[in-house]
Amino acid sequence: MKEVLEKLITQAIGQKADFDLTAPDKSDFGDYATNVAFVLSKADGRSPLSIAQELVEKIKSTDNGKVINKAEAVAPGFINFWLNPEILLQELADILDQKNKYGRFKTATPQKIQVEFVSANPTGPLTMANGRGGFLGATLANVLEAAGNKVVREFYINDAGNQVKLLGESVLAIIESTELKDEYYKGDYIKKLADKFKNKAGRIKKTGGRIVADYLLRRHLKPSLKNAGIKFDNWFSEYRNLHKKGELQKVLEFLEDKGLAIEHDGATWLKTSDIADEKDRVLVKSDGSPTYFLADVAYHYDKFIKRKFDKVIDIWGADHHGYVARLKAGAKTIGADPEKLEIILVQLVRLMKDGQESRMSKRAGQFITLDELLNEVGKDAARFHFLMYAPETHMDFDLELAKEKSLKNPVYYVQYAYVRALGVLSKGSGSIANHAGLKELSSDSELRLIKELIKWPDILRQTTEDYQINRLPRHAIDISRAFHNFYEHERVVCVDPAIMKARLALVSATKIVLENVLNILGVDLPKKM
RNA sequence: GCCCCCGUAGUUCAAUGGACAGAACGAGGGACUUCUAAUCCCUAGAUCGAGGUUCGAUUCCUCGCGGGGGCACCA
Repeated sequence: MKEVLEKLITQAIGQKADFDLTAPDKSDFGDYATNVAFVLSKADGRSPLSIAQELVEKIKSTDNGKVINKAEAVAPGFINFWLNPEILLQELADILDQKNKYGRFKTATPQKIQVEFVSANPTGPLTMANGRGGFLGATLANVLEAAGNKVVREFYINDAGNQVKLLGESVLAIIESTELKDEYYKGDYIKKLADKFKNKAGRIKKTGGRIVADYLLRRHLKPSLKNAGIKFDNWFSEYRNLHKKGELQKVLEFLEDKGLAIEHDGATWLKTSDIADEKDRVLVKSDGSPTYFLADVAYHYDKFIKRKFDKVIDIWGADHHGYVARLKAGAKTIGADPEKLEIILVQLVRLMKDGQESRMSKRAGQFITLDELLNEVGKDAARFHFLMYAPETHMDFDLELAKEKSLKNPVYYVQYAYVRALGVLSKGSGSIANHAGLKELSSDSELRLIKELIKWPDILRQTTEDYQINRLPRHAIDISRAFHNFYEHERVVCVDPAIMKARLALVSATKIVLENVLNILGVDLPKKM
């Protein structure tokens, strides 16, 4: 729809121009509006309004009433378009034809994209904040896939570093009743682990705590993620895929050959200062052990050079922002294009209790787990709630309040719209109008609903470009609102068979689009409520 | 000290530089003998401050104020 209008406008101005075409909130401003006259007036100095008036005439004559019902130049220079109802009905028929493919498309340049997310240290249960990044990553992957890209969803398992060692020591200290150091992990789950591993102290020591981390991953992290509806295509182990295979050493040698890794003060440093506005960073410490940074560079060598991803999206907590420039510089040293590495920072969730902030800390054993969140408010409500916020929002979250309000979560508004649609369809004998029969749809609430439904392809397309996932749940709410409004105003199952068939077609289209949106969000739609 | 993010109705959040700043919850009022009232309709209510750029600023720039996070041979 948008593309057709864009083409008409471009034809009228006879040149390429960077203008906007949007669907305004106010129906007074038409179904679509453009600022093209403002853009052109910058170049030739004429008043936007007169340019707009001229363009309207041109557009009207080329279109000749095919797509546009009415076009108007309005002060100070906007052009508003009202679509020909026939076009709306064609688009509606399109939904009914394409069904679950409606909105999906094949991008002109399909890419091999990796989305790496959650990647929490396997040193404790997943927290609510891990959930936020998880929901975002899972949904973003779905969006990119809907645009015809090949997507790999990956979890990076930090099972080789200091944190895992600390985990092992924390458990050992309880088993062997030795001193509990400040930096140790605490909390009930550590005690439970100590009980579980009480006869395996030797194994913990031998594996540097990895055996405990593996257990946590298998028995806690993976099931939690599954319950949250967060799926992964690949679990990448730092220990097995990098350390054990000697990949760290290989990347180090590669960098040394290029003269980018140098030794001084007993350590090996990566010369990022030559390549980016970054100071040199340590790859191998003076005690001979590799830094986490070296593992990360090797990991991205694997992503870009060995697996040849066209694009890599890493989703991190905002507390890692200082690491962004460093990793991009690191990526450059191994010959990867930093432009192809996209890092999305998700702000931390502020945990509130009785209006007061209550600090979360995994090490102190004080946090809300993803499991608690799922148990208390449910997968769909939790998922929908978190996805409604932009990643850069510092969201406040109060579990008690969330429990109390969970019944008012907008997800139920959307699900209820869906259930109502199913109810009507089951009473409507199944026969829906063909394209010609859709002409019966002409009331305000009917047209409003159609206009909302046909925005879906544009919204999905835009989201594949700017990753603003929070737009999706909001669109689901908009559709639901338009549907509830329609439902309250127009009787579907009624005496006039032509009207009934047309309205059943509209309800059917609503069902289809809601399914398509919520599938991408990973939120289930119930059959009844 | 330096770096990143945020500041919008009472509250939690929206708004690719566009027109009269939208929702939800909360507040007030109305609507069920008909497809599920977990709904619909109506009302009140907001851009932290000061400059700047622009035809136009919640959005971009500068400064200030307030909040969150980060500045290791930790991860």
